[in-house]
Amino acid sequence: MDRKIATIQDVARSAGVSTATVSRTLSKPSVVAKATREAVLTAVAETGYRVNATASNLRRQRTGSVIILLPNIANPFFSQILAGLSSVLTPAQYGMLIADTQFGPDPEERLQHYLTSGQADGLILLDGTLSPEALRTPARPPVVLACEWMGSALPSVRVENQRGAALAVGHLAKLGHRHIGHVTGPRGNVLTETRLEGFRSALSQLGLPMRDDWIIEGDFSMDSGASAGRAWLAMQDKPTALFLSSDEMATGFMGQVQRRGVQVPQDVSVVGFDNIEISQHLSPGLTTIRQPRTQIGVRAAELLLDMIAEGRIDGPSEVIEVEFITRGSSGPPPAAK
Amino acid sequence: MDRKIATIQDVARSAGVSTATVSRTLSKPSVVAKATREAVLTAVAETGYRVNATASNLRRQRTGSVIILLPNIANPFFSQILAGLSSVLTPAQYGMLIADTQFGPDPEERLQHYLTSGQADGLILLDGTLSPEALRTPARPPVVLACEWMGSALPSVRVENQRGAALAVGHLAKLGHRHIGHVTGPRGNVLTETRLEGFRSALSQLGLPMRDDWIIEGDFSMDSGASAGRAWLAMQDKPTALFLSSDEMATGFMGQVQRRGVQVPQDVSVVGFDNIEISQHLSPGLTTIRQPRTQIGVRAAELLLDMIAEGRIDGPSEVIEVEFITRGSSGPPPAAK
DNA sequence: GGCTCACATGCAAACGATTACATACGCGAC
DNA sequence: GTCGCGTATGTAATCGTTTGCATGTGAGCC
Repeated sequence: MDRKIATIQDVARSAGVSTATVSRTLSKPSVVAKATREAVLTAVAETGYRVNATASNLRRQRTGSVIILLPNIANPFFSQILAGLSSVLTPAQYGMLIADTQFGPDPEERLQHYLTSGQADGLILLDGTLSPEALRTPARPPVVLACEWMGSALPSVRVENQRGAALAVGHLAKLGHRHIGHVTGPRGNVLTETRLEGFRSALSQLGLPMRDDWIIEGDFSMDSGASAGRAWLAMQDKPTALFLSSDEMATGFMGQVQRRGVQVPQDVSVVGFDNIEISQHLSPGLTTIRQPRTQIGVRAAELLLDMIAEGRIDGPSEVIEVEFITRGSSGPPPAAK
Repeated sequence: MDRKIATIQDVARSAGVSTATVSRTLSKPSVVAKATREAVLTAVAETGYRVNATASNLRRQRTGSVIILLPNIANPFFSQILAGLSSVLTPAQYGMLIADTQFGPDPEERLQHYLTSGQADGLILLDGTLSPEALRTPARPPVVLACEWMGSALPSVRVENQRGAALAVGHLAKLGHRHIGHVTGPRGNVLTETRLEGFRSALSQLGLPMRDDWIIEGDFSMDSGASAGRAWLAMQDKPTALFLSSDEMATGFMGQVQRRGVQVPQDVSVVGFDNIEISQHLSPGLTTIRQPRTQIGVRAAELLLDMIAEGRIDGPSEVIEVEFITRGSSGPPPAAK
């Protein structure tokens, strides 16, 4: 009807009651008499009234949204976690405010900003490179870390990264490989270090050699996997199997060496980490460690909502299991060596 | 210092001025005397004051955020657009509220809700299956469509989908293919229909046969590409080349047929659409149509910000060019036919 | 009939900022 | 000395809800 949007005042006037009654009808219908309730609802329908979220939030001292701070929204790894988050937050009527640390200035500054700006009822942190120092802020909202984070006691959802790496090495060792290399993520990233550590300790436990020139630094991207492929091709003394710290790198690696005529797994075995969608569609399929990314998001969101509901800024942590998935990209080492 | 967060009142008291002066110091520093300004800034620093965005928004009748409505946040296609949006919105101090239509109930209802709830200063629509009917709401915020949308005059950012399909067909025809099939997206999706239409008209313009049993319905996913692969393998009379409406489907297709010993492009040529990251890392690399997804996001965000700034709910539309990229997955048809 | 009690509703004060308008001051011009 | 004007600041209304408290009404009980 109107050009302007109706306010609670308009509804109250139209229903012949006070704004308090309208508000109550909408939030706690049980306390208003049936006749009044119906009158109000009719008025709401007639005026096309919608509560103004900003005003409501101001009064209720909440915001109805949580901030997700992540390093790169275009990365499928994160977007799957986002999907998990969304599946919990949306039905709970929370908005997801996404902040990509790669745009805008100093990420630490951004984190600090969101913690103090009161723009959100909670924060989920997916960027493992930020320092936990910022979280010492007083009067901050609850935070859940959904990524490895060194020695932090904050509520978090973690994945068995170290065990995952050990599974990969164990699998290759069982197939008969004794020369196993590793392609890491970017140095400094906690995922990188944890998986590298898992790789190292598994090798030493199995009594296998750990050679520094078989450790190649990547950055989780397909491109860096392809670079690792070139590096491997150029090696004099090649490992017969590689464990790569992400499926994307494994994909890039396989593509690169296959284009140079190398056969997987006859000439080299490849194991990834993540089980991204493409892993099963490659030829051969990629042997990998599945980490349930959607699940990570779901649990992180649930943890955060619990904390918000209880008004606490601490809470439990949770570890999510990984699962080993065998596909065609791993096999026995080449006989001739 | 304090347990509670400081308000503008606290700052005013601490600086010995009124709240109006504090507010002015922060928003229009030029109108306050230098001495006062410094006193206020000191007080701000001491109290750790941050403006309460909710209160500010209520008063200023804005929200400082825009809503992005999309069908599936985990889809890399959308997350790349999101990255583009983020790169514009974040520096402009706008928050991105992401709403995934696959969660929660009726998507149309959701759209309607966001249009009227006043939770955002603008809306960007990435879901091509929603009906434009909902946009007839009075007093709604500006909207930009960042997807094809049938016959709508709303501000939008589109991609030359039809021309893209024509480029693919033209390329295959030039290589000598006369039997060309197509794997579509889900029926009803506008991208699907537009590309299919482009495919159809290109074939007829080149005088090539268009066979209904060579049109396979997919849903843009790798899985559906793999299904299409199985369907192709089972065909009596196979097309020698396929144009698939997404790179993901092309990836699934190639993986599937390769695992059954089919050689690409010797036995079948494959052309995709999108140029996702993996396309260049496959073996062989995937011939495809590049659509600059980041660019789509960037332009959509810019268009929306312009509209918000000018307080208009209409604005220009824009078409973004596609580019043909030749890689190894397409070649001449098999000689024996 | 007066008392209590429960229930339904209204009144009005928050929530924390922004901003139109009013006021105060100082200074130069007449 | 008064007037006028520009500059700097304060006062208070306002944005649209929510909610503690007060009020009103009628029923039930002694």
